Amino acid sequence: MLKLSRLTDYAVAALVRLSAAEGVETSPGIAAAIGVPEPTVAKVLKLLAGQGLVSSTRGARGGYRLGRPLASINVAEIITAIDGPIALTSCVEGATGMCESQTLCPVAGRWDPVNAAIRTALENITLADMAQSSMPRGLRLNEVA
Amino acid sequence: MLKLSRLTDYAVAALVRLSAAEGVETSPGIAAAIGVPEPTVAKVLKLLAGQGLVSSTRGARGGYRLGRPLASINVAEIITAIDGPIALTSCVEGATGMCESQTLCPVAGRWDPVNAAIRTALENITLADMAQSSMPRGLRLNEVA
DNA sequence: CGTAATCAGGACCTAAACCGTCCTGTTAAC
DNA sequence: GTTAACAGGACGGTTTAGGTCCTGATTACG
Repeated sequence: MLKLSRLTDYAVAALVRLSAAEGVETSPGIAAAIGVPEPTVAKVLKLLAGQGLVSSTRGARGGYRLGRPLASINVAEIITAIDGPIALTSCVEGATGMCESQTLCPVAGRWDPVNAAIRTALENITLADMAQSSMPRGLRLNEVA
Repeated sequence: MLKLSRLTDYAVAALVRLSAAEGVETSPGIAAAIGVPEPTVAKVLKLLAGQGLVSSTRGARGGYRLGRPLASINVAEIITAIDGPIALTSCVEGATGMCESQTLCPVAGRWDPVNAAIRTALENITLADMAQSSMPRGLRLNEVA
């Protein structure tokens, strides 16, 4: 259904929350703030830390801190951090031998332009755009398209 | 993983095939042409027919015919026909009572601009664009973005 | 008029992916 | 030394999509 994973949703919530906190916040603290079970939030934060979107401090009184300002984080980065590279995974996945009927299949690498288009669209939306709940939809669209 | 369903892939293959056939072609015929099991192809074609992307003729010597030229069919239409409306289905799905912590959850309708951006990106790619296997990638991208 | 071919529409089952949890190890403050 | 927190991986339950099949309706052809 072209859906993104729920974890990505949590990631956005966590990042926005971290931005509001303006400092170090622990995983349990964030979990309580956004209303999501702690282990799940921890998992998301680990993934985000792996991509440098948040920086972590270990030990007591440690926690997570926003790696960059919201305006410089785009949606594509978050999705990539959580779900892996953005690709519509039809035949393109490098599945060896999966498509032995390549002579028949006329859809060889044809989704590539679609993938690219989606990627650029997502790269042009920053977390700062999503953070404003007022959401001036029509206006923002023209920036993207 | 932001992936689209495999059925959508089949749909594109079937439509391109129908365009090449330039006339009526049966469901088994298309299945053989694109190398996909017949029942699955039949399912896809029914979905496409429901949205008017292909027109069907029943009875013996019947079959499917392309509803419109490839250039006037965009990717968003196909995805919508197969997978339903394009929406990243986080909280937005109208799930009543699913998000009882709305006061906490700061991700209310925030994915809407993202959905819209993806939708417009997909609407700007036609099947004719996908049909050319040469795929001048960088050029086409600028048309979209 | 009957038979065969084809689409229409739904029900069903299997399989895979995701979500969420837990466990163990490492680091740093008190 | 103890406690609080992140790091990283492994595991099971649930959901969703993919694929198949069956029955009915429609039309060409003999």
